[in-house]
Amino acid sequence: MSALLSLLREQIPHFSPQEKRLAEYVLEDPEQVQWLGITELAAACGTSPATVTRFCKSLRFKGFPDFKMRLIGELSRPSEAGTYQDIVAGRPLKEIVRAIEANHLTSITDTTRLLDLQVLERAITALRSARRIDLYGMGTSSIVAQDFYQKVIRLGKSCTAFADSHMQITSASTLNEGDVALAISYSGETPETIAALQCAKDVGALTLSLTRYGTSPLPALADIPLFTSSLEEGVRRGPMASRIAQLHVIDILFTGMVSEGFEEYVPMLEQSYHNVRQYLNPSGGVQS
Amino acid sequence: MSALLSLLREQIPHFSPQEKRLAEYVLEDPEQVQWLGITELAAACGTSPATVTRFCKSLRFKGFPDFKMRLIGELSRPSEAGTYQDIVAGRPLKEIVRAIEANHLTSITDTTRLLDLQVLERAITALRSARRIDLYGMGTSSIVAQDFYQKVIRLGKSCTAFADSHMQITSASTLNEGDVALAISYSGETPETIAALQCAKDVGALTLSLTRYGTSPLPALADIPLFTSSLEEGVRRGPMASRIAQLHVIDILFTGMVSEGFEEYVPMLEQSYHNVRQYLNPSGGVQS
DNA sequence: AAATTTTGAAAAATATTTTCTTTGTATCTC
DNA sequence: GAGATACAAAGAAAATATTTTTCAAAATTT
Repeated sequence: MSALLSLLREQIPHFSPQEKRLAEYVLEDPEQVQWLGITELAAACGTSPATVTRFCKSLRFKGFPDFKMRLIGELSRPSEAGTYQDIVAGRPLKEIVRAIEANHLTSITDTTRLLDLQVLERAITALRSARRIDLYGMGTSSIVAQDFYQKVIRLGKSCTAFADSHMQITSASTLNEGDVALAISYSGETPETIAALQCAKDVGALTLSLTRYGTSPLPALADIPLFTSSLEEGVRRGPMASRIAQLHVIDILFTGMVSEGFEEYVPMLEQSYHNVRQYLNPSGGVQS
Repeated sequence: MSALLSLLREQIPHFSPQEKRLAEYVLEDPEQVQWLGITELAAACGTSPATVTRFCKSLRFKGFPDFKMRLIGELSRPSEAGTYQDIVAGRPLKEIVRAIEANHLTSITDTTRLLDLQVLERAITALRSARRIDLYGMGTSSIVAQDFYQKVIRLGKSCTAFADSHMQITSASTLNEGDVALAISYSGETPETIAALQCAKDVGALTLSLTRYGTSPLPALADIPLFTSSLEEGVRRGPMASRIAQLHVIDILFTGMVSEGFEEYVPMLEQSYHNVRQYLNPSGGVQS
């Protein structure tokens, strides 16, 4: 099942009656939709065009044509690749390897396709010009925050990435205008992370979020919402593909920052790299 | 090259001057077209909307929207993993995104190809039957260790993943036979990580390593050496693809462990997932 | 009962296609 | 070879189709 259709199915419980009918109609026969205009689709679902546009917008598409475009994009893909594989009991190792590879590859390509370059550009500029960057995230998202932290620090930029949710809020409350807070959460619903970002917003910091695609509290709170693809993965069994997708976005943000400020940043990166080994191991060569 | 783009290129000789400009523009940057309306595309090619519709019709499409739809359909095939791309100064964001995507995809496919299923199987069995698991790694590899730690803990298995190299050795020295130590380092040459694994080996623990493919001190020390693909990446500027590859292997190890011990482990995973939200947020629903 | 959300009808805005006209080129006639 | 005719190419603008927004009514919740 494609990422978009999974999203649709997942979100059904959150939809209003008419939106639910739309989602069900699309899930029933997605191929069909590409031949329909907004008016025809509305008629087929016994609703109005207005509802269809709103439906598309609520899914964060630019409008009905954008929705249709993405849907076609996903449908016209060969079925095997790009389909999330669940991992179940006692399968041969070879199959597990293949399934995980497929999931990670799908996660990366889907996430890339979802990226909005304009929004990304804004995020990069914001991060680059931030006086200080705060990172929030719990569990696996905390790992991703740590990763970004390690990168940003090497640029000589103030940054925090506390694992402790109390410390995250404590840190958030010391932000000012000109500072940036980035909250990471796959679901976009982690209460601790929302609290920290809300606090950052209240004290006047610019807020960014990195969540799965769709509507959830975190992106609603963010000035600049960023998204990863929303896979139907067994989150309970460990969010693996989603974490890869988050790191993918992090890498793009970081590389974007470095690329924009190349002259300034690259010497710092090289320097930090050399200093680690030089100070730790004055005699030996350079390692990592 | 997709069928539509090939068609376009083939037909160029038969096109009128303005049509040729259109075809060349589309061939130049097909991705771009999806964001343009007929008027914008016409303007971009210095021609009129009327010419664009005629152009589409002459290619036997129903009109411009139909043309765009087919084009998008063909373009959204999964991106291909290719060769490693270096990321340099001031390149447009779009190219950065494409380069990072390519690197991550390559990293995953190459690493998968390098995996030796027999060795992997041994590693999984060792980890599963380990009384305790110690993880070592510095810098980015420490992040990967943390990630594995978070996963293993949920299986109810003893595990440590200290970031501090002194603590890693301290922990290593308390291992016994029947315990497993996994050392992670992209280069395989990080002195602190080598030291910790050496200590673990000396006290009788089974030693595993996860490094880039090739010969280096760490895999030489390991009873079971695991490898990621070895990319020519600017490690100084941040090991991004290599960390993705490491996580990829970690995911395979973890999933392998869970799959082998499905009956035992899955209830624990489910339980830990539910408990997090149940105890933190007794009233509300389940989130992550 | 008041406030909020959901919804559709209709108006407005936007996008695409068609019509009509101009322009330039090739072909024909004397 | 000059001029007339035919025809293809291309754009301006009108016509059409499509999508989005606005606004008011209905349903739902507080």
